[in-house]
Amino acid sequence: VTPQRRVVAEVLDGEHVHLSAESVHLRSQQRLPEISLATVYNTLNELVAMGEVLEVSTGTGPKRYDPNVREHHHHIVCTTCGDVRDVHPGGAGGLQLDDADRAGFDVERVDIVFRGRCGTCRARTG
Amino acid sequence: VTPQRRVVAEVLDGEHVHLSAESVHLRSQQRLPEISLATVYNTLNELVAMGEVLEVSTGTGPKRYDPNVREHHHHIVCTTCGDVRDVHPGGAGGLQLDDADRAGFDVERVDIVFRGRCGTCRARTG
DNA sequence: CTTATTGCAAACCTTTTGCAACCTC
DNA sequence: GAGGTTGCAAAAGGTTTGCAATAAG
Repeated sequence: VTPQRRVVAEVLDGEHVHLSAESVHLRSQQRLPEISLATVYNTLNELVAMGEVLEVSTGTGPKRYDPNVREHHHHIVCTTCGDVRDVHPGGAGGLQLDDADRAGFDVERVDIVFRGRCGTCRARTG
Repeated sequence: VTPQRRVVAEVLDGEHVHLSAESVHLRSQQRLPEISLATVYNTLNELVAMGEVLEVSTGTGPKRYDPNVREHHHHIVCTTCGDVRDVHPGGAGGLQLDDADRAGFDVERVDIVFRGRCGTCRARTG
């Protein structure tokens, strides 16, 4: 645990709107001016590998990093600015949002993505 | 409608596993050797803008292009090789896959992403 | 002294862009 | 020829990597 890692973890923690690596870098520099973007990326990747942080890809632009791994939730992404917020699964299998969660968004589509390893990749590496 | 555009559309059509721009380029070159990657990207973007093709981002690696815009469906992505296949919403709001759709995948997680414009962006540009 | 981590710069991959040559009408 | 389309090469993000210098145990 180095000052750099502590700062990155602190910056991320308690964020409601999820930050990009660059935003994390900017905020980290306010507390530790010499921290480099490479270190921010390295640390974010370690946090993701450790399961402490979730990577959220917006489809356009940089990935966002979500510190909320405790509560199961989903995301709403702005197709214009790329902002990402948490939403909580509601009725109808979580495909409906209540007004509070919609947070002023005009929802245009819902994508469900199942992730896992295909048979070929499982066979290859166990 | 140019030969290049026809070839890109043909290559994409009827694909069950969704192709990346590079794969589309490779296959297009088999029919039209001089076609450039830039033209493939331009054409894919036009098809997406026209609503003829869906962009699917895998979270890692290049985007995939899905020619099936008629039937509402979702996707299963291999976290190792990035392959994308279609799946059809089943029971429980589409969050459960039947065996045929699982296609040998070992499903590790399900992400739901709502997309739309946030209030701020809507206010800005109407 | 050994090992891990940092910062920098360069590389990387994917996608977009500028522009001159080229069709098509 | 006027306009849109192509191919090339260069640029533009976003992210990773090689490596020497540094900090930590």
